[in-house]
Order: sequence, then C-alpha cells, then structure tokens
Amino acid sequence: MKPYLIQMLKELALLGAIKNRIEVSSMELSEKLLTSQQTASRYLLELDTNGTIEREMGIKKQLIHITKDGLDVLQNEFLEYKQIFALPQRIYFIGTIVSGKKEGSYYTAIEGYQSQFKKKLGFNPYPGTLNVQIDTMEKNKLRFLRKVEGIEIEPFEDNKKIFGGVKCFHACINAINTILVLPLRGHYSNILEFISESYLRDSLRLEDGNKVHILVTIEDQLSCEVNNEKQ
Amino acid sequence: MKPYLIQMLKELALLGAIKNRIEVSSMELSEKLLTSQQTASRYLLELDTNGTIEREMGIKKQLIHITKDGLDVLQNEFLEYKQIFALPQRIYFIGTIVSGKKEGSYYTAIEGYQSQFKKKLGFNPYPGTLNVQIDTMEKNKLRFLRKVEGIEIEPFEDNKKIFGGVKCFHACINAINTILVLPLRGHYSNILEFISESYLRDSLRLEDGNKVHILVTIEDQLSCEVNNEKQ
DNA sequence: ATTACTAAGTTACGAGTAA
DNA sequence: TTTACTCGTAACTTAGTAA
Repeated sequence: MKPYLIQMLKELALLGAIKNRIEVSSMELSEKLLTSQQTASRYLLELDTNGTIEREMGIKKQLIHITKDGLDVLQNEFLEYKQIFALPQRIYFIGTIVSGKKEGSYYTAIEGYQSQFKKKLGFNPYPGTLNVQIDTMEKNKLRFLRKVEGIEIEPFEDNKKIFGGVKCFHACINAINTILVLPLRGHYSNILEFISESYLRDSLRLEDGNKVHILVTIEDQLSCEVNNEKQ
Repeated sequence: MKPYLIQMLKELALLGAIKNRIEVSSMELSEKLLTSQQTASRYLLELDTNGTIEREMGIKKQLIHITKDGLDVLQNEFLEYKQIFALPQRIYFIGTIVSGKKEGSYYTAIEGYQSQFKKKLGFNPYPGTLNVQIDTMEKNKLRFLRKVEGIEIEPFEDNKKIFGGVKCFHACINAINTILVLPLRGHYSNILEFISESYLRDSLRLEDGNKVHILVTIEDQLSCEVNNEKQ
C-alpha cells in the first residue's frame, strides 16, 4: 500500500475509526494531512476501493470505519516500529497440545531437513513434532517472528518434490528447551510445531488438551531504549 | 515530512541505521521499497538534504546513519501507533524537586486560571507550584501527554496580557494526589509543575534535591489489544 | 454544507547513461 | 560495480465546479 494511504489510515485510526464509525469530512482530514479537500476525498475513495475502510455517506460528512484489512495494515506498521524501538526479546504464547496428522514424523525424517537441523541446531531431532494450538488472535506474534532473525533452514528439492524453507527459534515449553519450527511461506496457522532431541510428550508428560506455556526467545537485534513506561 | 520519505527512513532504521552506520546501496534499498534504484537514490538525497540522515559515500555503496532529527521523526510515528494500539494508561517519571522562580505563585493567583481550576478540577489550588526536574530524555513522554486527552484550561486575556492555555492531568507524587500542569504551547521544558489543594512541600515533606516518583494518569482513550507480550 | 468530477498544472518516476 | 544526472512520461494534486 502506498505510504500516503497508510498515513491517511493512521490519521483515521487516531480519530478512533478502529473502534467506532467516526463522522468526519474530507475537509477536516485535509487539514490534518496538510493537503487539499480534493486530495483527502480521493484518498478516502482509494482506501474504500482497496477495502481498508468502509464508508457511509451522510448528507454532511461521512461515517468511516476501518476494516479488518485496514487494521492489518496498521498493525504491521506498528510492528515495524516496535522492531525499531522496543524489540521484545521474548514472546509468550499459551496453547493447547493437539495431535498432528503424523506429518511431523514424515518431515523430520527427510534427509534434506535432518542434515540442516544437525548442522544449524546441533542435534538430530526426535522423529515427529509436538503440535500446540494457539489462539488465532496471536497471528501478530507469528507475523513478528517471521520478520525477526531466526535459524533459517533452506528450502531444497528431493526426488522432484520441493521442500519449503523453515525458520527455527529456541523456545521453552513449561521450562523444557525445544525448537519452534515455523514455515517461511504459506498462510499463518494456529498450530505451532516444536522439535526436540527427545520425545517431548514424554519429557513434558503431556497429552492432548493439556495447556502449555510457551516462551520463544529471539536473537539479539538492534533496539533503542525509548519511552520505557512501566506497566 | 513526506510519507514516502518516512517510509524510507523507517526502512533504514530497520536495517540498523539508528545505532550504526550501515553500508547499503541505493539498489538494495530500492528492492525493499519496491521502487527503482534512481528513486531510492533520490530519496536518500532528500533525506540527506533535510538533515534526517548523514551519509558517507564509499566507492561502492554508502554509509548511512540516522541523525537526531531523523530519530525524532521515527519516534513521533511510533508514538502515534502506540496511541492507536497500546495506549499506556499511566506514565511514570522520576524527578528531582527544584525551586521555581516564584512564577507559580503568580500564575496560580490569576483569576482567569483560578476560576477554571475551580470549575474543571473542583478545587482552588494552593498558591504556587511544586517544580520537579525530569530527565531531558523524557521529552517523548511529554510529547505524548500533549497529544492525549487531558483537562484543558483555556487561554484568556486579562489586562491586555495574554495567558496561554494549559493541560492538566491527575498525577501522584510519592502516592499523594496532585495535578500536573503542562503548557500547551512553547518548547518542552524539563521542569514539570504540579498544583494541589494543599502545600505540597509540607504534605510530601520535600525539599530541593529530593527524588520523587511521579505517576501520571491518562483519561480513557481508544485502545486495541494487540501483541501484548509480557515482560 | 457536503463529495467528488474534470481539466490543467505540478511533482515524481525511471530508462538511459555519465562519472 | 556504484551514485545520481537528464528528460520524457506517468502519477499526483488542486482549482473550479456540479450535484
């Protein structure tokens, strides 16, 4: 999305258009953006067309509400600024143990993955993955993890089949060390997959439906202290 | 500043140009911004001209560092997103008690202020202000307070002299309720002024040089829960 | 009051290219 | 390789208005 449209969207959000339908005129917005009424009007048309806002035209002014898509755009911007200024070194999830479709065993057995795991993680993972279901609302944390530095496992081809790249992070599940494995491509899933040197279900004494606390550790990155309000 | 320049500045910050001089070519940046090498080069020239970055040209690539001015631009953007998504309901300061220039007694005695204080705060302040010196690095918190909703005291004219508007916030100093009074116009000062119904120096048993903990409470605003990583 | 169209003016973009 | 200039064209802006 074009930077000037993001700016307009941000301005609408500051006026409360995420939570409420706000009543605002193109003239008022033009003053905030230091541009003309016509340009503000055109921006609103563009945002409407690309689905980031919904409008109801009044006889005076208009009612504007930011859509889910619009919210995503803004959250992504926010995420980038958080990366610049206040990178959290740890990300927490709470999840529920679920059964995989035995795909984990298949993938962890592939030579192309195994050799990279051994080289980059320092161990051969126990066959299979531990699957933990998280809240779909946690998508932003996953988006964040995709952006920050992790242990990259390269994509490769084996027997004409292409295996996608994944990114690994050191993580703790209920205080036991594991590796979180995230696919680099494709849609965000609400299932997190973990690998370990040992059979995690045993070492953690877990069965389906158990709640677990997950702590993902992020590699050192730039971070500038700023506005460190407590609580 | 133009939105596309802010975008470029953000990209440079993400590459680490706040902390370090980063080595980057206009071609690499053009790929990140999905634009041409020429445009990226022009953006860099513009950022250099307006003083938000400093450059050293290498024979290959260039060394780029974001200046104080550039950092201010980015911090301001960040502040706006924080306002949108994760407004802190409280802001903390640590400060040192200092003596004012007796101006506080003068201002609190002006009828135009007194009547508004009585009406909007519900009490007549004790003459004078308690002055607390804070770190100049806390400027961002003040900038933030200027933006959010507070108790507005209108500017007025009295005897041909114009008295500027101020904004009040409920605050606690060492757990005693007070009111923080911030001028709406003018430069940011590193002295915070507090008023109260009683003589604060007595009720707090304070003298110059004492360190105090200040907690400023912000009125309810929109806030969307997102990425609430703990710690 | 509004929104938003048209048309003309202005700015920005990027291919080509020099240094 | 780089950076960044020229210049034709594409995109954006806004005055003037209609609805």
